[in-house]
Amino acid sequence: MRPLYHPPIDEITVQGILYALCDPIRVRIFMQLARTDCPKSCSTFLHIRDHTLPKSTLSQHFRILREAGLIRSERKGVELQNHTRCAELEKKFGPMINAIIQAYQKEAKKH
Amino acid sequence: MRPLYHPPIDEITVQGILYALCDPIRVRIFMQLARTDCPKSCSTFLHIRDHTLPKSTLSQHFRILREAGLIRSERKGVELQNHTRCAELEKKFGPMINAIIQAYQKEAKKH
DNA sequence: TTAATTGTTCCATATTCTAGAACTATTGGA
DNA sequence: TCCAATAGTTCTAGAATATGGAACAATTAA
Repeated sequence: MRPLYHPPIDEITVQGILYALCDPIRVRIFMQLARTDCPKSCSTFLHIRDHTLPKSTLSQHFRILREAGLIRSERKGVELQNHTRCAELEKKFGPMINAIIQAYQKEAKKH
Repeated sequence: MRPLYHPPIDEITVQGILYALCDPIRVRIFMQLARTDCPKSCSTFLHIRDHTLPKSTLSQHFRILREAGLIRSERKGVELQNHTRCAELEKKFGPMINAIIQAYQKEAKKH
């Protein structure tokens, strides 16, 4: 199994970030990671809004978030600990990530 | 030919916006429209970076921008006048759109 | 060892995108 | 009024991408 790829900060693109964040499952994962700041395993997100998603699908979503540079995944025993790269990202992209999170949060409140 | 659909402001979603803005052609179109504020026809964008794109493709990209709520297209004679909906969008989504534009601009400067 | 757990990879099917060809709408001129 | 020119849209087949089940890999605990 090849090691997980994490792009260095200067290879992270706006396009990659927006692409990663235009899928509802990935948004949910990222927002949750961003909210608490405490790392979570992938399997935390197997059950989303009372229906289960296949772990192969979940794995792909994590890969996309990872390779977009939004999260970092570190192996801890049998699981992965995932956390955001928000600090780095803010340095590079200014208020963009935060503005996106805010906009999504506002939207979520309306339901 | 069915009339062009423009979503009302409260049907515009963050997800739709991010999706529309994660394609390099659409970004180029939108940024250009945002920069000058003066409406442009679709065919203005047929030639992008010394290669021509098919007009059917261009038409699809405009449709996606339009249905995401990012631009408005009004028929003026034989062509369409396209302009952004930035003012409306800023009211609803705060600084997000601007932050995205800024980030893309900064990125563009590096080349 | 073996079994259990977590996540990745493989691959077939489903969905979405691209772009050529045909079509529609509008305008200007003969 | 009719024809040609121009600007975009729609249709559709092939290309690219996403989804999810099944097999696999890595780690740990018994």
